[in-house]
Amino acid sequence: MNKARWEEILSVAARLFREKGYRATTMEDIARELRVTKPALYYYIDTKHDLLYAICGAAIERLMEGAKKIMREDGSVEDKLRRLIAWHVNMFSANGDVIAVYLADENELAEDKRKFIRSRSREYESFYRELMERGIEEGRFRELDVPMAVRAISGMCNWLSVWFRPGGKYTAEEIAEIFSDLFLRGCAAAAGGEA
Amino acid sequence: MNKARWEEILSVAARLFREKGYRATTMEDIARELRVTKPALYYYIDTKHDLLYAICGAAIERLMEGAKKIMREDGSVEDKLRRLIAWHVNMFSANGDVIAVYLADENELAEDKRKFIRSRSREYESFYRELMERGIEEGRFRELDVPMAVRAISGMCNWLSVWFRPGGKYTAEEIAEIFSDLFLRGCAAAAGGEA
DNA sequence: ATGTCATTACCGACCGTTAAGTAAAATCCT
DNA sequence: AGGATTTTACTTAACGGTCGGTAATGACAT
Repeated sequence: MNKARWEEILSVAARLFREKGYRATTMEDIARELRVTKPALYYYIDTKHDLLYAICGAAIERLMEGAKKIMREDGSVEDKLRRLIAWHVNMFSANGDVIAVYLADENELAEDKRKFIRSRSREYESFYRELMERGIEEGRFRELDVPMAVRAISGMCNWLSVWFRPGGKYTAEEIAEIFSDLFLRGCAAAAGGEA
Repeated sequence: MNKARWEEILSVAARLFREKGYRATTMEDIARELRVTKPALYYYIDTKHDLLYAICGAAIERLMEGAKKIMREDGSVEDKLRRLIAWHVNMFSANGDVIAVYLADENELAEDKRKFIRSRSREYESFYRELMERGIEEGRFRELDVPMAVRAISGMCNWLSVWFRPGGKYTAEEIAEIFSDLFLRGCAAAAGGEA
């Protein structure tokens, strides 16, 4: 059990799954990239599906880990929301392949695995929900529809997997700030006068 | 060339592609759903890939058609933005399968077809960009980063393909209004006092 | 009798997976 | 220390199944 090798396989698989999709990527594609033959992969894994599950699992666990930490820290709801968004965006720049596969190919998982991953995803979204609810209670946020706001923010952030590439025009931090501002203040000019 | 039949095939294919993904859907799956045998499909189509292309093409064309019309109408940038978002959301409730496949499996298209579809997608996004730019010029929008705002709004709307199902808790119109409000005003309570 | 729409039967390619074997490194025994 | 044995990390070969697509053919409506 060579852990380094296992993680190498996982990261190559994640990259290829992302580029071509889970189904469209063959075991030989992965093997070729690792400069071994196809059956060599089966020394480390049991099935192709296990690879996908490991990737999706890694994605949501890493996502959760950071989010939990942020939720434990203190600060205003706005601050926490900003940090949560920043974390979300950062994950795409640090673990883009894994996250993209998790978002795009999670539905290729077997029933039970998919259910588990989805329940974790809901846990993750509950952090956003919690902050929104608290923000409204505290009178810092408008009385808006929380589930819809969560979907809006999730969409905004998850869509990063479609267009974001590290080393592009914007850093993750810049994107996070723009998104946070947009989500908190909207795009309309300040109602009562220029800022 | 029975056009009704062709469209029936397209809509069945779109539904299955959406449910299981393009690769995971077999021609026999589609045939079974249509209560014919697999070779019968080949009377109407040449390749499986053509089906995908037709679906992606239909998606972006329908999207474009409505958006173009809205851009030609008059009204404030806010109004037009609202209408554009409403149109976007409505497409998911009226053509969910087609749009979802277009968003999820467009990258399975052959190089040239994909390029074409992507150029059309950029055209579509340019409508959002145009409105944002005009809004800023007119002083109705804050001086924000336009490409990022477009990505934010695209993400918010396109993410509908992941969670939206017609007949759910919200109508397309309700969602559009919530999203528009969120995007224009943000979630923070009005800075200078309650609305 | 011609175009429409379907059938049965099949092919070739590919893909995930397994079987069996092997060179080299690590571990153990004395 | 050094030979024996086990483990690690692969290789080659091939199997079984699936899938996109085709050939050949037939029924049937106009």
